[in-house]
Amino acid sequence: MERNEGLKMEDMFGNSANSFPFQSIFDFSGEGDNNKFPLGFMELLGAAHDFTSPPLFDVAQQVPSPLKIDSPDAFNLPATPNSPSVSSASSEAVNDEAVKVDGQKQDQQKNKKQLNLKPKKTNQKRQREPRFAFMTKSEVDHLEDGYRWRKYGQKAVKNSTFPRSYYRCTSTSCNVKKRVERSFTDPSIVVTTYEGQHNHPSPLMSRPSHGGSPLNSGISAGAAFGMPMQRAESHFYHHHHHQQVPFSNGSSINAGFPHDHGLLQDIIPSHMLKEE
DNA sequence: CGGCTTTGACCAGCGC
DNA sequence: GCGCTGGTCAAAGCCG
Repeated sequence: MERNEGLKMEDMFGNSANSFPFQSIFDFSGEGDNNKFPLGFMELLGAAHDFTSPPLFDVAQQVPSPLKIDSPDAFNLPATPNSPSVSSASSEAVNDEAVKVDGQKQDQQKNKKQLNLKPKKTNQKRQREPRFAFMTKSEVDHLEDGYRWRKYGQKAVKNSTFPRSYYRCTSTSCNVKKRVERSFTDPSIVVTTYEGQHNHPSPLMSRPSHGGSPLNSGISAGAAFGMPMQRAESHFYHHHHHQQVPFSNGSSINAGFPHDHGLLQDIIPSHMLKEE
């Protein structure tokens, strides 16, 4: 049983050195490059390759209003969760380069890391793939997102009683990784962080299963993005809203949705929403 | 038997 | 320089 009910956006990276104004990133004021939203997102995940499919845009339609991207990092904007499951997202696009040469850098990292355990130090700092994270209210840690993932590690993280799990896309040439952890403040919320871009179609998209056409399953859309797509049909239209989620570090994220229809309240205590 | 998970160990980056 | 923490590897075990 997998159930996701709410989504919110949050900045999981508020502590990182690359924190940036989330408001600017998730400003859905409705003007600007409407197309950037879906495309940027797809690019981020590598979904934009050659397998763009209608469902992707179908998803975009779920979004109340187009994203306005004013940040330089905008292109990696995680758009809104295409699915009801996705409650919030935050992009940690550090730089364009990371996106352009993602694969190469990944390989470099690997080589630097344990492929040669010898203390060969290079001066290169660890380059990170553009990342984005979102929170999902779910009972299960590992959300179905249309791609196949293999768990390669689990670590207890500081300031959290819940371990963080590390997953890697099982596709051989795909370097996408994701981390999954439960919110320390609300154990019912799963925080998923994607890193990298898929360079292949979702395996599940090509499968005629999942009860129905991809257009309706929600999985299809999410799959393209590599985002968790739980089949939450009934909540589908309920979970994207403008929301600011306060974090433990005191920061908050502005999901940028024009209005809040109250779904947020399902996930976030009303008092939290008022705090701004 | 292949694929996946678990888990301890290792390494790099960062702050003090 | 040292310790802490996050991230990854890889051997071992599990499961279908």
